[in-house]
Amino acid sequence: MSLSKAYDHRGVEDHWYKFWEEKGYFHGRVNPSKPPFSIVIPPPNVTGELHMGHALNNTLQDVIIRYKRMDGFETCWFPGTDHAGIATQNVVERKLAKEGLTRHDLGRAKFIERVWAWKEKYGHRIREQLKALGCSCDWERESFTLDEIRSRAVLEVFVRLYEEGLIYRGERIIHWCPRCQTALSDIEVVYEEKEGTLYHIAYPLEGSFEKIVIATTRPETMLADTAVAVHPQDERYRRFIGKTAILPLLKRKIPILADEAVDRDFGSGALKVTPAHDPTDFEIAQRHSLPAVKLFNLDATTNQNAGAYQGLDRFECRRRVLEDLKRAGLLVKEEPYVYAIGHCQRCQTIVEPLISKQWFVRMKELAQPAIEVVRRGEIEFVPARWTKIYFDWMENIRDWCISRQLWWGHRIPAWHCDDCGQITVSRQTPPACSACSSKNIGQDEDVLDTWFSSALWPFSTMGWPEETPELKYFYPTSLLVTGPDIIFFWVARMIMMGLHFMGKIPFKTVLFNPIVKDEKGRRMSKSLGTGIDPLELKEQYGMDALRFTLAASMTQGQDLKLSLADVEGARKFLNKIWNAVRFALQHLEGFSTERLSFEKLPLQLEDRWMLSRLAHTIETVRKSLDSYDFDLVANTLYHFIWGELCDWYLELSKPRLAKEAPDKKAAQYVLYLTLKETLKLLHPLVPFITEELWQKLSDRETESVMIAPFPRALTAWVDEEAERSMQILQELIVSIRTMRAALGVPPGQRAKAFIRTEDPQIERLAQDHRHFFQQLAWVEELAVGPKIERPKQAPRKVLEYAEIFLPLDGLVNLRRQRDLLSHELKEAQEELKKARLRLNNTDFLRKAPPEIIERERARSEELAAKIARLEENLELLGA
RNA sequence: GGGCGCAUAGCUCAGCGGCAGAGCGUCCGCCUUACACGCGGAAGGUCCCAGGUUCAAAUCCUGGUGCGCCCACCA
Repeated sequence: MSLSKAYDHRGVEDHWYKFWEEKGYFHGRVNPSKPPFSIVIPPPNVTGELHMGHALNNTLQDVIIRYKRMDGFETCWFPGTDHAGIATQNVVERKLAKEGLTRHDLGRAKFIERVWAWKEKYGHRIREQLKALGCSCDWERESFTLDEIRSRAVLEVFVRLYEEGLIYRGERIIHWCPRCQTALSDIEVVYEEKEGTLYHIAYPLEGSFEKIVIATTRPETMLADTAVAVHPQDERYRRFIGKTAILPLLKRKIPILADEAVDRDFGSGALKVTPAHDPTDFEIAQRHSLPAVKLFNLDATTNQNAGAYQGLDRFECRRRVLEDLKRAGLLVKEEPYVYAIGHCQRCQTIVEPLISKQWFVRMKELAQPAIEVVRRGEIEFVPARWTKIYFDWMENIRDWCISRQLWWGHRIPAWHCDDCGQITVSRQTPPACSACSSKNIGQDEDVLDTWFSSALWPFSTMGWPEETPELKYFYPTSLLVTGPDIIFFWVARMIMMGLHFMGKIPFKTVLFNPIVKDEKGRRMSKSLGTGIDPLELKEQYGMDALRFTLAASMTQGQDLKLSLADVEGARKFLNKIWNAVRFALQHLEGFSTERLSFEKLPLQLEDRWMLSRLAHTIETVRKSLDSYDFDLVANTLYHFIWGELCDWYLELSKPRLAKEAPDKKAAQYVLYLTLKETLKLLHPLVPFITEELWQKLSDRETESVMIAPFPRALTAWVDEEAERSMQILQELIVSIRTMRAALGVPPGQRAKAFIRTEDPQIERLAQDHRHFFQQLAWVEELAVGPKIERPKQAPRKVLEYAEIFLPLDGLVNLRRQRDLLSHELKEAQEELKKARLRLNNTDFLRKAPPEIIERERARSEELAAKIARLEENLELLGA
């Protein structure tokens, strides 16, 4: 079968994906005869299309799972998508807004219908994109966080946690997004530093001309103050404690009290207490039984408690309050001040802390065992430094606000009684109130935080709470690949929930993939216009090229900067592979490995070298895959294929393959074996081209490379002696090429070469492989030996163990030759000096390991020999 | 305020105690019949700075500088 001159990925990739799918290779079965290896996908949000971050994340998962599948594991990659409550509701609302509608115009049921329609469209698109990426997901096991099975798991978990007292409903300060109109959890708030102002406001005292000055960045919230607090030990304010202040503008009377929470060194040292809109103040208020006055409506406009300032936007309210305070002479100081302000993660609106009745999960007890499993190493984080981030958060964990005032999500399974106010939490809709049996009950309007269902993903995907065979076999999963940005949102919560409900860790290893940036290091984002669509690259370069580039660029602990030049380079590499196989196939006509074993074949040095290099490559690739060093996997294969197989072995085997030589079979055998093993090694990284090429092999061992056994290095292939010999020959050949290039002798123009060496082994090596020089250095006549006369004028090169002369009299520039040799002489002398210094150092001789000392000795001997040769040659040149 | 990461060739990055590496880019020369998506060759580095540990430091320690990220209820 002959191949086209260049590889064209178009058509190839989708074809083989379909082939694999039809063969059922992706399906993981419960198969006790094999060890399991399972992954659950980080379910992409159904908000839209996949971006480069997804491409990286899923490529890495696919590389590992393909490797494990080939390596004898029963693999299963559970795919699926996330309903992404707030994010998806937002995109659909935005779409509605273009039609001039709000979700309220549609009503809850109709709106949910619209979101489902959206989900169908994008869920499907995401599946197609994952397929385009080559992901070998088990599509028979696709999940959605809001589908029936996953909803049942959510229900079960909620009810159990409630019954265990780990879920409660309470009035607390929460973060409120005035635009999304919902409560948020602490980690959904993104803080940004902002240059603002610290306002100092004087509060008059009742029955006195004195004033107490407080400092605040949010003057408008003074309208909801219910106290002023000072530190109990603050001498400046001791006499104010117990007095009453008159709240400016509203003229309300509020107490001045003492509380340890006040920082004496901040601002004026006196704190205005706004229990309804500040967490610290809320706690102070609880300690002192202060009332909480709410100032804001849910859209962050002021309510009736604002008096004359009612009905204003919060920032307009601030402006007016400041104006009036200034007019009243109570704004005593304004100083520039930088502070962090919270924004809604999903819409960037400034969040409002406010007091609200919400559902919470008590986290401390859940967190403790989850800290321990990571501490004990039962779960391993890669890179390990992320454990610190995890511990810091887990050790200071706060209760998780899980209720959201949204429509898209898991409805909270709690029913409120209109008559007695009792809450009934139940797996099914209760017929009546559990306390008073009233039929006037209604389900809680709120839905759960989308991460609540994500936290159950490792077991909900396997059918929990049913006791499925999948759970028994595939849980815990083997590996989780995700971004470090969701350690708290997702990873931590999965560990807690997995331990609590399964009694087992959800995964053994967590691999954190880097954030993908563009060439200039900017975050890839659609809104910045810096995003690159993976599918566009698939079209242009092929998905294999993208996958290879992503893997090669992925180093642990660094952001990944994706460069199109690198993708182009990967594409050329694929073309190189293509052509290597094309070359081989041209020379393997009718070749079969049957009845051939390499022990019986007349293997040449280059054959033994090639197999030895193959063995080392297999070792390195395996080791690197096991340690998730994807860059090493890619770069090792790149160098092996291009720099060793193609540049040396293929070139050397050409004459042997061209005619009926006695050692032709050996060359064919090694070539075939090496390529076949290499295709297998490459397959996890670049599945499509390797399958395309595998299918061209005449006696492939399996019907698909995807199910071929992953290579294992045979110890019989390892041949250190062959490697050493080849290394010397390579050095000699490169030296001749360098000399030729320096002299401007065009490659292809034949030339004579002399190699003078006193080392009989080297002499023998060069003698026996003179055809190497002919083939790779275009040498037509080679003389080797200890007695080779040094030509006076010829260009020369001095190595540690040999001298090389090119008798090309006409081309010699004597002066240049001298300069070259003197330069090398100087360098060698300096190095020898350093080596001798070390060897004369008694501390070095006493303390350094013997092999280092030995290496230093050998090196200094070689240098001495080289120096002697250089000097003799220089003398000859008349220096 | 606390923590983490990074600084190595023009660019992007490996290397993390024992002769400074790769890819891309640049320069020179080649259509050598697998591949010009290619072949051969070359140039290019105070390994951020200052101390220290060590027989030996790009690599370990301390401090500094510069970038980037995360966390934090001093309002």
